[in-house]
Amino acid sequence: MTKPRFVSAADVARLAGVSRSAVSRAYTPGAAVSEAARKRIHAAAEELGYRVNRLARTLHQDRSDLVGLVGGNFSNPYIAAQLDALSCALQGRGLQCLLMNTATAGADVSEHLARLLDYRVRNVVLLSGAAPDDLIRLCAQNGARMVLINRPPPPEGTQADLILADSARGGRLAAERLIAAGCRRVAVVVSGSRTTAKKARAEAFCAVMAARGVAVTTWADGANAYVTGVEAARSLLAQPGLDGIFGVTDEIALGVLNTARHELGLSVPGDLSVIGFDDAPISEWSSHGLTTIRQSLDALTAATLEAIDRPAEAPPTRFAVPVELVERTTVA
Amino acid sequence: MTKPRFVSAADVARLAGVSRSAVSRAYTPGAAVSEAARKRIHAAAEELGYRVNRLARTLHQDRSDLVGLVGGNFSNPYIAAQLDALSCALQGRGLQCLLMNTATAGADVSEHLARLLDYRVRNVVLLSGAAPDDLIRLCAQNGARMVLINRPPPPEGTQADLILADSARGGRLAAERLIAAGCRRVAVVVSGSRTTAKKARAEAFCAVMAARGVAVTTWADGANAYVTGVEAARSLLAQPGLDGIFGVTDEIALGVLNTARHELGLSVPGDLSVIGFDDAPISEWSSHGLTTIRQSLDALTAATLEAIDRPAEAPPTRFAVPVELVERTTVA
DNA sequence: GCACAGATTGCACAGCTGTGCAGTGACAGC
DNA sequence: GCTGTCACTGCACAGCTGTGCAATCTGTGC
Repeated sequence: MTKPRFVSAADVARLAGVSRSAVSRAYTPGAAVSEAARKRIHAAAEELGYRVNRLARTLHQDRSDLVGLVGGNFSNPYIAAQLDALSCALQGRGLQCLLMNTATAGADVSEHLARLLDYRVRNVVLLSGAAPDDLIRLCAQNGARMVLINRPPPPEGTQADLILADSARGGRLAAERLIAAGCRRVAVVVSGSRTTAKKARAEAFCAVMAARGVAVTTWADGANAYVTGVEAARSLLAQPGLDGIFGVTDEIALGVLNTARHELGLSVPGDLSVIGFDDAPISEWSSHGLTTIRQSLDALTAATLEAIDRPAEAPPTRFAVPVELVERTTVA
Repeated sequence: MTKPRFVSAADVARLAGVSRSAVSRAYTPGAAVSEAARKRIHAAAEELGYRVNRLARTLHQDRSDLVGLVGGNFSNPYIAAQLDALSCALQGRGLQCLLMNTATAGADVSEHLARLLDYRVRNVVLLSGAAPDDLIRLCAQNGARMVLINRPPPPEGTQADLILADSARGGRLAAERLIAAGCRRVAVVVSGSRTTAKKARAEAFCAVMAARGVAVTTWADGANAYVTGVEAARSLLAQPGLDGIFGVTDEIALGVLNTARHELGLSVPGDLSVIGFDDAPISEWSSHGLTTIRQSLDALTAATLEAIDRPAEAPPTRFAVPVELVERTTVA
């Protein structure tokens, strides 16, 4: 048996008895081919299992159909939902998703990110994780448009669309809700690797609390993950007094909530109110019922799509995604 | 401003004052280039932001670095964890992940899957969802190796590696555990879109129950998702009598568990025992503490990697992934 | 100074597609 | 029967890289 090879247009042309150009044209809408030839070519292609090589096509055109999706922890429930929604939407436009996990151990993240450009992606979408400056420069030099979701704005003058949920408003909403619940001693839990978006949530929260004369403890340590919430709860709730906790991420807030309820035996919202940020699908589950600040996934996805649809030479834009309070059962 | 273009090797060659071949060689390990030339080339590349075009490279070689990852619902916690682990592992080997979401609405799934071949992926890994026969044929014709994870074996003679968790053993373990807990009337919840793997889990479970003279109700309806578990619990537990439920997926089992506990006010494991299958990260959370059958993610990932590493002409193989019972707090 | 080995270098082609351009044939109009 | 039009068709090249092969250069031994 000969070693298997990808079927090329030349193979199809040979079988159909036409020139290779004809095959190419048969797959180009609006190109000049006779109906008879097109039929014969499609039949031959079907028989051989031919598919147009998009790599070669990309080589010839100057934009590819590839979009780079960059993220850190895909098992974070909100990121996973985002990935799910975004990949569906992109495919709906005929675009393909090249995944890049920045959590790959031991490797130079910057190098891995740059790898995306090796595939001539037309866009790079940053879902989570930091954007090294040299990556941004690389994208600009190669004409790949960047989309930053809830990331800090890049240095002056660089080409990147920003999609920003209203972190400040979200932080304020969370603070006001806790105050309305009667909380007098609260804490905010940020991860150690705090992105500007998360910092902004926490800062807005603290500002409101300060204005109302409520003392705030800030817990900023550990990865941006469930265990951080767990550890924060253990430490913060070691001695009594705290009556409200804001987790800057649903995942963190769920760690706090579960530890308070099931490990420390506290009643939520009786003894303690907990509020999160994101509105991940599992926050709604009856095992949690987490009150949280929703950043609409639909709006986020729509904005990303819009950013991607812009022509390469269009000036960078900033998209604002609204947030809203979702009342459930973890705040008094 | 001129429209941005990708930097090519010719641009670098011009700047460095060498031939284009030299640039190519400077990026090929072991190729003959003088140290001085290599340095000059790398400097020029750095200045321009050049990166080797892997699309063109793929064109020339006959294997690409692209692996197609196909899945249906990435927000399923186990699938998300799998995606996370697998993308890390693949990148660690210098491979890239092309994502394909089969849940894309309104489109022909088969067509979308075939799209993967347009990018000349060297492997197609099927994480979830069905594998249409024509996709398998297409892969074979184009020499792309397929890896099916917990999928039914393809028709005789087709080239595809199988990675199978021991579904039957898992189903038996679940049944025996429920029997040991003293359950006398049990149910198994399968989704409507039942894959063979999930069917096998359910069947093995039923077989053991039948042998022990325990009546089993089978609930097979709805998507493979959390809400299926919710609906199943509402329907199955409408009248009392049931004392054990096996969800063929953790996600389903969690739907059952939460509905029983928080909506129907049942005590688990007091009134009802619940057991799942997968061991997703969130099953361990103290809000759930789900007793389940673990299919080791590490083993799954390792087997996938091994399958991918095999040369294209190697005969297809079957990898068995062991399962084990993980005791937590939802079975008496 | 010369021959020779070894290290570099550049040319030219392969790999696969899209497309401008010229060429072929059919067919209508006279 | 001749000519102009029009729909196809195929050639040849561009787009970017890897690599065999021949050519060039460097240095060494005599």
